[in-house]
Amino acid sequence: MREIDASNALSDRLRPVARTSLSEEIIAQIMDLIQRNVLRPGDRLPPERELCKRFGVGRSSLREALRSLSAMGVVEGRVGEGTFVNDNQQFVQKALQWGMLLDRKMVGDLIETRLMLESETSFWAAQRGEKEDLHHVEEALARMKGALDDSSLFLEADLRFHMAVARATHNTLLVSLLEATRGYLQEWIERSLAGEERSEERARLSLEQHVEIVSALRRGDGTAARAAMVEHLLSSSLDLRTHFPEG
Amino acid sequence: MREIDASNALSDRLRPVARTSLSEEIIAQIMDLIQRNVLRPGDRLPPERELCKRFGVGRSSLREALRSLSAMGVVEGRVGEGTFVNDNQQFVQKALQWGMLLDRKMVGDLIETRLMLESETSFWAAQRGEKEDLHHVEEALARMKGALDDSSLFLEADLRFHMAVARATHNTLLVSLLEATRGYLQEWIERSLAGEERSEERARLSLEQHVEIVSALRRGDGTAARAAMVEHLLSSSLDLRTHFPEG
DNA sequence: AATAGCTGATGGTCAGACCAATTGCAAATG
DNA sequence: CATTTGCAATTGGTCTGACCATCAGCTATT
Repeated sequence: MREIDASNALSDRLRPVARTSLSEEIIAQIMDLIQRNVLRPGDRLPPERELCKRFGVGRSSLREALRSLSAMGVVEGRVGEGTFVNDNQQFVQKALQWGMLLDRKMVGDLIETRLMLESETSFWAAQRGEKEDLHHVEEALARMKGALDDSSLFLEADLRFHMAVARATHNTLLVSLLEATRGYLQEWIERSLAGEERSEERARLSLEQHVEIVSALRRGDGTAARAAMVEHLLSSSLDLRTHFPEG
Repeated sequence: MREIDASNALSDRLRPVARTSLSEEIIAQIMDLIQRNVLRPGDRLPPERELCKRFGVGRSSLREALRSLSAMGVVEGRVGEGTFVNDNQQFVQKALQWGMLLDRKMVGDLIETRLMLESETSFWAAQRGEKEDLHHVEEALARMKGALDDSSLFLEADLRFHMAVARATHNTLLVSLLEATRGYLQEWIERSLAGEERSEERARLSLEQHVEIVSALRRGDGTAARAAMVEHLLSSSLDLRTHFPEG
């Protein structure tokens, strides 16, 4: 009888059979329903006890599936009401959130990565941004202009601006990455720049740079948009760097 | 009796109390143990029945927690053996995987994002790469050199090269993003370039470009490394683009 | 008409049972 | 003695039925 040896060429083709557990299967099915838009955000799933019958599984298996989906933010259970499909599928954010629980260093990595991305972001926003996207960017710019004397409000508008630019790329992942970082940073930035001298002066400079970006975006000039964004990022990160605890 | 009005300033301070469920609590605790390195990758958790006693919860709650961790790739259960902490915390990969199940468009976004990142990646690899990191990169280069006549082997070495560069940045997130995309793309790339004319010629060109990158990395010249990488990416993506189904 | 209280539905949790895969040891085998 | 076979314990996977807490909607009270 021929033995199957580990070094046999055949063994490379013997993939471990997919012993998918019941809950994994249920997860996949529900995911599929959401992806095919049969289940829409906000929809209520049938009660657990009924889903059990429909899937033909016990309640434990079903609940383990729903729990996993809930932990990933796909779905949300409310006692006495039911289980609902979450409105915003903040997958990447959730994952990065968990990841940062697991590995503190990831915060720094995320910030760094965002800086890498944001310049390219504005390039693609210029190439791809629709009229409506650009409108949102300009709206944010207007907010900034009207908040030159209120540091907190100005920073909020600033955040809106960058998020609007990201959305203009029509790249979901970029938006997610940006949202994930900015959320963490925003509060810290605000604290750092609050009660600063020359905060209005800084705001004016920042506004000028943003005007430049918008101008490039409006012309659809990706290269110029990128350049303007890089200049802005460099100057603002210099500002912030003076507040870093170390390094 | 004073009513609490929604527009009252007080209401802003009334945060909804965190009604964290048992399994969420368990998840947090286990995550914490992993982060504090009390639980190391490869370690085996105590049996479920014992964890129940230790946490003072029923088995369902415990299992819902373990299932969630398993779905996120933090932990892996093997029947008859136990539950183990996963070696590679492939958080981001898992998340993106799920995300792509949910939203097909994400695949494209991921590819695009990777292209944005990889040039910057080589910049930071040059700045930060340790001797050992560089060694791995050169190892991959040697493999490529030895596989000029085997398209499949060459592409595998190529993948190794880029992953090694990513790792040299010491930025976990970058590595994760790269791994997540390349895994999906690799098979397709291989199929596309297999049975091509001039495949060895293309390999030679690719090799030259990689040599250029390594040379810049060795000099610690980030700017040159980025330039070399951009050139490589542009030329190779041109090659691939001719094989795209559309656009 | 407004309120208080009841009732049923629903997610959250528990306990106990059985199954299937795996391991390790002991017995059987050569 | 070395090898194989087979049994028993362990462990994750699943099912069932039960109870609790919470919420929505209806009903009865005021």
